[in-house]
Amino acid sequence: MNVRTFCLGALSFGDASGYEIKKMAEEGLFSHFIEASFGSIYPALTKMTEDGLLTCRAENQSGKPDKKVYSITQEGLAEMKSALTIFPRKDKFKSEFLFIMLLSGHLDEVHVRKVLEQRTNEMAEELEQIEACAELAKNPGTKFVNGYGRALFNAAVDYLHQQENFEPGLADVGSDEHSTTGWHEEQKPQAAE
Amino acid sequence: MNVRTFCLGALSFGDASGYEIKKMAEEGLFSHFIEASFGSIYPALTKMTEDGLLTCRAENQSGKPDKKVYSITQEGLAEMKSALTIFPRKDKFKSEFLFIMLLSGHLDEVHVRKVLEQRTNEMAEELEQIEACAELAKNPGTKFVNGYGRALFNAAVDYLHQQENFEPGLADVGSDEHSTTGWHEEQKPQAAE
DNA sequence: ATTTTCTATATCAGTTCTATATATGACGTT
DNA sequence: AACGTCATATATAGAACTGATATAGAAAAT
Repeated sequence: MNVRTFCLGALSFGDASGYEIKKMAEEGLFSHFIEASFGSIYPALTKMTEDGLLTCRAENQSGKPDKKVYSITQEGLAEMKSALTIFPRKDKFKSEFLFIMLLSGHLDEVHVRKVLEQRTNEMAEELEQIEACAELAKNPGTKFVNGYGRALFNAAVDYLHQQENFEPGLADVGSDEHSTTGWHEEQKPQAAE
Repeated sequence: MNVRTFCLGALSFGDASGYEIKKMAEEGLFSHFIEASFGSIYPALTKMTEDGLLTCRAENQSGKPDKKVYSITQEGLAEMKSALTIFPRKDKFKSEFLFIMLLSGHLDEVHVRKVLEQRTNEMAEELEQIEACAELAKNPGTKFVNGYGRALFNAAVDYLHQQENFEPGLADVGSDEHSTTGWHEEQKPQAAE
């Protein structure tokens, strides 16, 4: 799924400007599984307007730059439906936090503990934000994704609280330093061939 | 965090080729929160070898292309530590699946149900894969991330099972079609000004 | 009074992804 | 026996996207 489809989906909920679409990706009901930057949103909106998938009207605002409000057309709705009638690929989850925790044995213990504590607080806050959105989810689709978010963030916060006393370290007693990954053990280079 | 840091981290567990690093990002203990493609890994390894962060030896393999096995140097380890001694930014989670579910009211009901069913099965399989890795996690870091993965995937699979009978629809009875997003309600365009 | 934050659009360099090309061995299958 | 497909292994071009920056006035905070 690309930025075009995201913008079409966002506009299917109602007219919006590029700035507002960006905010939808940052806050609100589906901020937790969408990413998009101005650098991709603005060109996409311009291109799609040229292609007839959107219409654009400039709303004059005294002082501020004109707000360009986009509406989705019938062609846009059709394109959106066709782009979403697929079997979705695997979710993409990238976590700097988990990478730091993974390699915490190489890092300063005090820093790791601070990172863990901060992340626990951040996640708890985000969970609250999602829960605050729950009542705004009124149709089956929005309810589903809000419920999914609550379930996942709840699990994450629970786990982080359980790990409050985490202690980094390179390996368990009696373990070889280089046998802790579990990756493709069967393919590990044999010493002699 | 960029591909460079990912490669350094991967190589801190032991020597590997570009192909093997890619597999670490696809399978194994930390496949669930790392993404990286050949198109970024190979150039990164070449560049870092030039920069003295890695060393490279070519392993001749009859028939197959030579395997370039990389080792991390002291400089590489230092760069890794400095790159990881930060406060991590927000996790990035992108889900085509949730976007389809969000807009399921616009889509074919039969298709949506198939998507939901397939995803439930896929997630259950992935959970099993993570659980199978659990015993291979031997140091605090790997245990932490494996536990986190299990907690999250467990929650996701539970939620998906609860939603087996999901029925897509555009809005609840009595709801205005355009009032279901909950985004910036306070800024919604006033009809007249 | 001054700084910061928010609204709002826009662009660009750098980064990363997707898809493809190459080459070979192993394995199944028609 | 020929064929397709899968796994190993490296590499790259082009598309897509991000992150940072620029501009500029209003509002809020200090």
